[in-house]
Amino acid sequence: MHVRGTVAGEVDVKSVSTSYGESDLAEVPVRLADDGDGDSGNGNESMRAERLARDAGGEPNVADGHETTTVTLWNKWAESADYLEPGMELLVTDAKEEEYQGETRYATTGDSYVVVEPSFLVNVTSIRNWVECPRLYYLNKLSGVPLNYPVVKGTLVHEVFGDLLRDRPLAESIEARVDERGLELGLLGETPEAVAEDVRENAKAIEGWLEQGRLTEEDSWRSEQLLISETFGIRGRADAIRRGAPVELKTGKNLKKEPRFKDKVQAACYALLLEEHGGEVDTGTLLYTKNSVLDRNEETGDLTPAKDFAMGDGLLKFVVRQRNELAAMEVAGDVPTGYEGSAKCEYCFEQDTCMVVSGRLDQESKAGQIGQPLPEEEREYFQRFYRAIEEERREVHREYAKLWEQDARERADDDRALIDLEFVEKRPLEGGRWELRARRTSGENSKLREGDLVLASDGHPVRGDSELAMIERLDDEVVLTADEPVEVTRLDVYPSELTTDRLLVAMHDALLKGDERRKDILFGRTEPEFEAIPETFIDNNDAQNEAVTKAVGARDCALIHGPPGTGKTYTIARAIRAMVERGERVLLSAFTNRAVDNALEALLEQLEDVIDPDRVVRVGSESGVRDDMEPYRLERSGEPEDRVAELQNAQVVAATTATCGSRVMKEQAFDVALVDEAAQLTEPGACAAINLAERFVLVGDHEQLPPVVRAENDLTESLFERLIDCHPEAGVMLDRQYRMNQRIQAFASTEFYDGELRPAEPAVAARNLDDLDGVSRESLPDDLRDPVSFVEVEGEDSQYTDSEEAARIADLIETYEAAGLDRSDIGIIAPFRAQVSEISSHVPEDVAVDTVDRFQGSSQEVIIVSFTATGTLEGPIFEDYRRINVALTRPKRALVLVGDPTALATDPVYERMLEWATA
DNA sequence: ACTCTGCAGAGAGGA
Repeated sequence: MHVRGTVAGEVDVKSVSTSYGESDLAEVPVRLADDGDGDSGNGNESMRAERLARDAGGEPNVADGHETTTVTLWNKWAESADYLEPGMELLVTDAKEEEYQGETRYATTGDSYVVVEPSFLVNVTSIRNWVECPRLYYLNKLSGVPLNYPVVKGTLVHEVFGDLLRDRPLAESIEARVDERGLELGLLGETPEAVAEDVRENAKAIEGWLEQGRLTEEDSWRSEQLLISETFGIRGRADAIRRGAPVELKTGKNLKKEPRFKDKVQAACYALLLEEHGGEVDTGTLLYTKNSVLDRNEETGDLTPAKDFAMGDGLLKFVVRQRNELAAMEVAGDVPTGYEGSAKCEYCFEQDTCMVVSGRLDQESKAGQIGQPLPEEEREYFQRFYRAIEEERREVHREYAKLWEQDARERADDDRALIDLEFVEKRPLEGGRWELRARRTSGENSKLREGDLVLASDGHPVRGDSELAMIERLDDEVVLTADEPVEVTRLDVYPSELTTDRLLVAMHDALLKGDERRKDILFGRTEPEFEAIPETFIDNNDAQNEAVTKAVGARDCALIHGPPGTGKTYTIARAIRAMVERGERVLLSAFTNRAVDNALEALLEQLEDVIDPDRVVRVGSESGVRDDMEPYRLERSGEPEDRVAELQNAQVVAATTATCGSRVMKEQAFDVALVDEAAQLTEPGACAAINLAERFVLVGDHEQLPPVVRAENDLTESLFERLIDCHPEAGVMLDRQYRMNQRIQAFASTEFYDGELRPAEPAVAARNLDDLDGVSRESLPDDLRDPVSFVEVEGEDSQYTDSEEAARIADLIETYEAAGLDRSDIGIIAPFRAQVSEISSHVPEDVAVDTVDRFQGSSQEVIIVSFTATGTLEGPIFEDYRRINVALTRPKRALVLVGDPTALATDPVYERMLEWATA
C-alpha cells in the first residue's frame, strides 16, 4: 500500500539496535491525504493509488482519512527525513501497516520508495547536475548555458540519432539537421561542411551499434520519449528506449570501462520513469559516440561506444533520495552551498564561476569566495527577486500537477485541455516525423492555440501514450506534428519553465554582469543624464517632441509615459528613426508579440527612405510573428554565414523580451534598447531587453494593466513604474490624445492622469458617430446619442455571467446597425471570460467581444462595456482600477456602459464613473 | 474569487 500525506510536525531521527545490527530510523508525523467522501479529485486519487498498488502487485488499498499517524522511514530513507519540514508532502510506496499501542502506523519496507514533495516535478538533467554538485545545479539555473560549439554539436548528434532510429537516411539527416541550426553555427563561426563531418564521425559509432542490435535479435525501438512520473516527481526526455530499457547518448569520449556515474544517474531516472509506465527495467545503456571501435582496449576488450550496465535497486533509490533533497531545498527556497555533496571543487569546470557568484552574492560555498560582495541593497534585491521568480516557478509546477490531479471527465470545464478528440490519422512526414490528425467533437473552448507545444495523448497525458507535439492547425480539425505516432484523442497544455528560467538569468546578468553606471541608475544612486539635442523632431506636439528628444539624447535612460491614444507607437517609431539616422544599432522590444509587431509596423513606415529594409530584422518563432511581418523574420536555418550576416548587419532588431533572453539574442549588442508596453513587464523581464544595450528607453502606461504574474509577489510592479517614481526627470508624459471624443476621455483624464490628458485637436474632441459614413445619430434613440451613455439593467445573480446584460447588448447592436453603423466598428468588453462567451452567443460573429485585458492596446469606434455585477461589486477583478481605465479608453466616438447602478455605486471610483456617465 | 502572454523541449559537453 502507498501512504501519502503532509508532514504534520517535527521529525524524530534516531538509531536503534535490531537483529540486523544498528539501524537508522525516522519517525514522521503525517496527516494522511484526504481520500474520503467523493468530491472531485478523490476518485482519481484512489484510481492512482489502485494503479500504484496494482503495479506493485498488492491489493488496491490506500491509507485514508484526515487523521495524523506516524510513518517510520528505515535506514537510508531516514536521510530523506533530514530535510522534511512540517507542511511538506510525503509519499511512501509499498509501505506496511503496523498496529502500535492501538494506533495504526506505517513503515517503509524493502520495496519502498520515499518521495518528498512528489508533486514538484524535477527535471532529469537537474538531478544529474545535482548529483554532480548541488551548487552546480544552482549555478546552471542562475546563468543558463551559453552558446558554445560542443553543446550545439551534442544537440545535433542527438537529433541525428533520433532520425536514424526513425529510419531516416544518415546523409539526409545530417544535411537537414545542420541546415536547421544555421544561425547558431554562424554565430559560432562554424562552416556546415566541418560540422557535418564532425557529426558524421559521431554517427558512425551510432550506426555500428544499431547494426549490431539489428543482427542479433528483434529490436524494439522508440526515440525521444517524454516521460513524467507522478509517483517519483520526475520528468524528462529519454534519448531512446530499446527493448524497454533506456539508452543515453553522449557525444563525449569515455575510455573507462564503466559509464560515468552521473550518466548512470541520468539513465536511472529514465528507468524509474519507464517502470512507472509499466516497464521492467534491469539494464541501461550509455552510448559514448566519440569512442570508436579503434579505441578498444586489448586487455578488457570493452571500449566500444556502447556500455551496458545493470540497473540496481540501490542506484534507483539513491537517485530518488537525491531528487528528494533537491525538491526539499527548492520548496523551502534554500540555496545549496556545495557541502551537500562530495564533489571536489578543484576538478570542477565551474569552480571560478562558483567562487565569483559566491563572492558577489556573499553566499556560503564549498569552493570559497572571490572578490567583493555586491552592495547590500543589490544583494537584497537579488534575494527578493530570486524568491519571487522561484515562486512563479512553483506555480508552473502546480500546473504540471494538474496534468494528473483531474481526470479527463472533470477537465471538460477546464480550458487547459482539449478532450474528446476523435483520432483521424497518422501520416509519416519527410524526415521521420509524423503528422497526426484528429477531429474535434465538441465546441469547447481552450487556451490552446496554433503554434503551441502540447502533450498529445491517447487519453491520459501522464499515464497513457503521450508525446510532445506542435499544434500546426486548430479549427474543426486538429493537425499536429510529433516525433512519434500517437493515436491522439486529447491535448493538454504543456507548462514550460522557459520564461522563468530566462527571468532568473536576466536578473543575474543585470546584477552580476551589469555595468556599474547602469546599476547606479537602476538603484537610484545616480541621476540619468541627457545630451542637449537642438533638433526638432515633431513640430505639432510638444510632449512627443520632448519624448523623442529625451530618447535620442539619453545617456542612460528615458521614460515615456503614454496614456491611451497619445501616439506612443508613432513617438517610438520617430525616435528610432532618429537613432538609426545617427548610425546607432537599436533593439525594439515588448512583452507580447503583438506589441512588437505593432511597433515594428509603425517603425517600418518611418524608416522607408532611411535604411534598406534588409537591415530590419524580426527575431521570433513563425507562429509568434504576425504574417505581414514574416518577410522580416530571421530564419534560423540556412547557410550559417548568410544567417549570421543578416542578424549582425541589422541596424534594428525587433523581438519579445522573452526572446531577448535567448542564447542567440544574448550574443547581440545594441546602442539603445527601446521597450514598448513596458508597464506590463516585470523588472527581470525588462532586464532581458535592456541588458543587451548601452542605453534604454521604456515606453508605457502604469495606469493601464500591470504584468501578468502567477503568484502574488514583487514581480507585480514594473521597472517602468518604479523608475518613473525614482527618476521623474527622465520621464515625459504624452498628454494629447488622438483617439477619444472629449466627453469620453474626461473621466479617465481626471481619475487617472490628474486632468492632464486632453484631446490633441478640436476635431478629436468633437468626434462623434455622425462622422462615420451612413451613420446618423438622429436615428438613434435619445439615450444613445451622447458619446457616453449608461444603460441600466437589473442584472442577474450568477457570478461570472449575466444573460440579461448579454441580451440587452444584443439589442444595442441591432439598434446601432439600424442607425447605419457597421458591426465591425463595435467592440464589446466584459470583465470575465464566461461573460465574453455568454455575450458571444447573443451577438453576430463579426462583433469583437473580449475581456478588458485582451482589449488593451486596441480601439474601436463604439465600445460597449458589460460590467457583469449585480448588487455588489466584490471580486479581485473590480479592485484593480487600472482595468476600468483600459475599458473606458478604447472607444473613439461612443461608449455605452451596461450594468446595475446599485452594484456600481458601492465603490467610490465606480460611483464617480456612474455620475460621469449619467451626467 | 479573476484576468492571462511568453517560450519549441530538455539536454547538449568539457576532466
